[in-house]
Amino acid sequence: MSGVPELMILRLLQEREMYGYEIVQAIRAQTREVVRLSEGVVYPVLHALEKDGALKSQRREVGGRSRVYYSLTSKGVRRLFDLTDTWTGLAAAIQTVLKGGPHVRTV
Amino acid sequence: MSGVPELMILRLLQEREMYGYEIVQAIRAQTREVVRLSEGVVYPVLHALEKDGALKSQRREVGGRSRVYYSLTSKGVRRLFDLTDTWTGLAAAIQTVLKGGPHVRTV
DNA sequence: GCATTATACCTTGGAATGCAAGGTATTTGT
DNA sequence: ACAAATACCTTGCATTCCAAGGTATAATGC
Repeated sequence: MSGVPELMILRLLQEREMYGYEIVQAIRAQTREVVRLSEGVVYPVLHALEKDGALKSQRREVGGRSRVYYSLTSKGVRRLFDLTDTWTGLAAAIQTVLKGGPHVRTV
Repeated sequence: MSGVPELMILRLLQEREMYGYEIVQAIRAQTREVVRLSEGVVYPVLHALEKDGALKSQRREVGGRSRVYYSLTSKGVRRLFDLTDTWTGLAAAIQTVLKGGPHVRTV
């Protein structure tokens, strides 16, 4: 329903290309440990997104390390926009219910 | 991960006791159709919450209709507070990542 | 030199979640 | 009489998420 991991991953990759392990750390740091996605979540999502044509990957050797860098395709950008809209709408709707009070009338 | 249906149901029941079918309609109305939980989602959640002691139910006949009214127990209230905190934290964290910009430093 | 930690990739299996689809029965509206 | 709305419910699938495990190299600590 939420697809939060996918959304966060796409958003990070919009800024710059990154590799899996780096994404895991970045999400922990940026959310101050509130969101702690394990590698068991991130890698499958990356593979699914690439298979779907939303990401492209490129293996690269950096300082003796073998890394797989991912970047957004145009399809990935579209997907990011869609998910962002969905999330924003959902968050707003939930906020409405949480605040409660007078019920919305269908005028 | 999100547990959004459970949160919304608990929140509605905090205001007043309601029955399943009514909850389905209320969530659609209050979110202006953004969230459209089916009965296949709501009823199982209600049953699980009652089994867990977060809700208590009472069957009642109203205008020839047989309805099962649910209300929060003290355990349900606690659960609502917990889920609300979790959700608020999660929404804020995600918002941070979506806005992006300068990365948080662990200073 | 050796052990531990950190980096970096990955998969498997299962739990939980969410939902479409179906099913029953009654009442109301046309 | 028929359709729609009300009101309850379950089954079975798909997806999602994650803990746990597995491999291999590099850096760090002792």
